Amino acid sequence: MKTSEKILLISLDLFNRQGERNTTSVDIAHELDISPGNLYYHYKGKDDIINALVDSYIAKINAISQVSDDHEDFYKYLFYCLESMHLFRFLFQNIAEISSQYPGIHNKLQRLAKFQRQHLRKLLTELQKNGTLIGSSEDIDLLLDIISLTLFQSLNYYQMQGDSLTDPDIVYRTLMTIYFSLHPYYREDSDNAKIKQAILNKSLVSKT
Amino acid sequence: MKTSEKILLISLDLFNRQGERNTTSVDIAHELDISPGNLYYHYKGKDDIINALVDSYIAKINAISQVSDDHEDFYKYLFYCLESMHLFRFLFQNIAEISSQYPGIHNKLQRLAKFQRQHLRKLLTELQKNGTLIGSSEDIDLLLDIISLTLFQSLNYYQMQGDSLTDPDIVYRTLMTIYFSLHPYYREDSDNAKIKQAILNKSLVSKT
DNA sequence: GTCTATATCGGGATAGAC
DNA sequence: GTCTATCCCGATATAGAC
Repeated sequence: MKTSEKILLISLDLFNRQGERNTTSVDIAHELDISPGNLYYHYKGKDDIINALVDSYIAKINAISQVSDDHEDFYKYLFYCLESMHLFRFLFQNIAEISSQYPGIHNKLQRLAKFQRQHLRKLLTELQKNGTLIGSSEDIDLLLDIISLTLFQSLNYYQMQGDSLTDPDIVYRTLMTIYFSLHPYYREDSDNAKIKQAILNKSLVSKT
Repeated sequence: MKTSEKILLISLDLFNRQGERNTTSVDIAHELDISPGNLYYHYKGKDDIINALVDSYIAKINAISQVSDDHEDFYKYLFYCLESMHLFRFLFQNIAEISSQYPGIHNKLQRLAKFQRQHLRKLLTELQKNGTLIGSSEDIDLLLDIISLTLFQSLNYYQMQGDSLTDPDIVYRTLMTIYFSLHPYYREDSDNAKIKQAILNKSLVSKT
């Protein structure tokens, strides 16, 4: 593997483990057993590394937004988003200060979040139209708010409570919360029980 | 007003406006038109200031947890909590990194959050017992999760979206979200419409 | 209590040899 | 591509005069 790729992987790991703020360029170089000078040969600095990571995250999210729109896909979309957000969780833990420190990132991530929200609205509206969900379009809007909030902030919330974030299965906990929010709006004869079971079994998507 | 108090007020304002990370001791001194040396006479350093602010926040939350438990008090409690959290919002914007930088704060805030959660559970259970809310105790647990998540993370979420946090009325937006989460669980003849109207009118508590 | 001046320290960044 | 050595700068913190 090329050094420049290794730098990204190790940086991501360190940022997630100890926070971006507490991770210096020297830390990264040391963890990789290379010299700081070498690191600066590959990336102009920490901001360069972070920008590369952000671009990689954005590419991931964009890639998984190519789904059709049946019911299961709604949760699959959430699952894949959460999986990626978990992988890049350092970005969301202190997005405010990262944004102010590294200009340009804020807008990128904000645009992406807006896009994700719109995608979710599309999926929700589809579920409403085909009768899986019952509710006015105002209800859908408010549901969308709660779902977005849960999607983007649940990892922070778990961390605030002191829960470990190392296990990627934590995303199922978020999915369960979202399922519960939607629960009152499912039509009686919908297939929501199947979804609930898949979440509980952590078998929403086949593990690779 | 004593200098030591002025330091706390200005620090809080700067932390909220530009982030704790981007605010140096010199910034604080400069904003107050005092010398950095003077600032260090009153506080050993930034960590000392932040600890004082945290203690002040904790005292505020503890003070407002002395309420009885009728329905309105549930939202009033949320309102006062949100108001305080808005006042000290810098603490929640990057709680992870602040915690790792200033040891001791993490545990304090975590304990407090746990206490707030328990208080909410008590209020919710009361509403369930007196029939205002319908739902199993499992439902109450899951509702509590969503409400806590919304309570502690909504400000972050708004900021991520790029919404301004300067207007304290933003807490009503959070209250509306929480109301909507509870909405399906209200008994038909409960007084929830009154609450909804109070939130919409931003008249839940009389302004002082 | 408050100031000025200064010491210290750590992270970011570069130059130049290999 | 990688290393060593070094510079630079900004933030923290202290000393001592007023």
